[in-house]
Amino acid sequence: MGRQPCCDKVGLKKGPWTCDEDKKLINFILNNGQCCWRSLPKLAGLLRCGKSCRLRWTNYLRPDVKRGLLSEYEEQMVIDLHAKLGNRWSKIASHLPGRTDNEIKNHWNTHIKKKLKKLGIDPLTHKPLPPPPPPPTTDQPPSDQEPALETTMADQNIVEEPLAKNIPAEAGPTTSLFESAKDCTEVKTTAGSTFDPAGLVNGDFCVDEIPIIEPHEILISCGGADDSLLTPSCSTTTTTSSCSSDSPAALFDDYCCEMMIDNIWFDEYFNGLGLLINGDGGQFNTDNASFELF
DNA sequence: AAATCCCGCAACCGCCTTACG
DNA sequence: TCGTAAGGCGGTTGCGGGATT
Repeated sequence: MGRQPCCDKVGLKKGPWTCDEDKKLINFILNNGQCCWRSLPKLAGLLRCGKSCRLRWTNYLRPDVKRGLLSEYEEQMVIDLHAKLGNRWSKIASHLPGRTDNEIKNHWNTHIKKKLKKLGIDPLTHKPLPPPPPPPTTDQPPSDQEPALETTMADQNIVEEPLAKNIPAEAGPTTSLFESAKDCTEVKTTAGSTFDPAGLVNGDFCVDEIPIIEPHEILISCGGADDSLLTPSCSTTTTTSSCSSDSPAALFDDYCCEMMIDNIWFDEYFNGLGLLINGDGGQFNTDNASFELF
């Protein structure tokens, strides 16, 4: 007797999500929390598999998801963590606030792999690639590019040193790293302390040691420079109000006017977020484009 | 201008792990 | 302790859009 499918697949919709579906899903989660994913689609009025809903929420709709290209700093962190952890994307993602495993995995496959190869580093082993043979006319067979897989995890510690030499100056694993960390989603606490992601790179942090942020301590920052940060995938825009400014608050408004149907829905979204997390409300601070729970 | 190729990313699939009765 | 259900994870696929011919 085989395993039961995660859901009854007959009549279920697949493929890209529509704005309407997104709205239904968000509405439901904000009102009811992340209950059983299996029954969620039915309750939310969605013709989707529970898994699909979970994925859509965690990879895209979750309000703390940071979007847009990874910064130099984040990229370097991914490389370092990959050298230590291998393809454990979720573990890697847990070190990068606001980034999802799927996003990191995609970024690795599309960008970082190429970059490393350009730098002469094998993305699999993080060891230097053998120099290419002199005649450039013949194509290098892939098997030649991949050094033997005899590398062990223990070996990878040795690799980390030469790897660090390829870190761009602005992303060095010391103070400059921390400087560029400003591009990342900031996780602040009400006590005024700022979570220092640089510590992760220095190797003095493990996954289990990531500080647990109490719901009342969460500040969602919309990082100013990266305007792709909040770009929704929804192809159907529902409003056309004047969007476009450089301030984080305006960016956030852009996001809302594009994705969220209207301002009422926007308010409900974040008030509901408070409910979702701690049964309380919250407030969007337009000064610094952050959402504070209360 | 049209056709084709290539790339990036969202979403799916299937296996593994965990929780629970 | 075992069996089952649900969630989580990593690999893969396929579509859309931009680049190239």
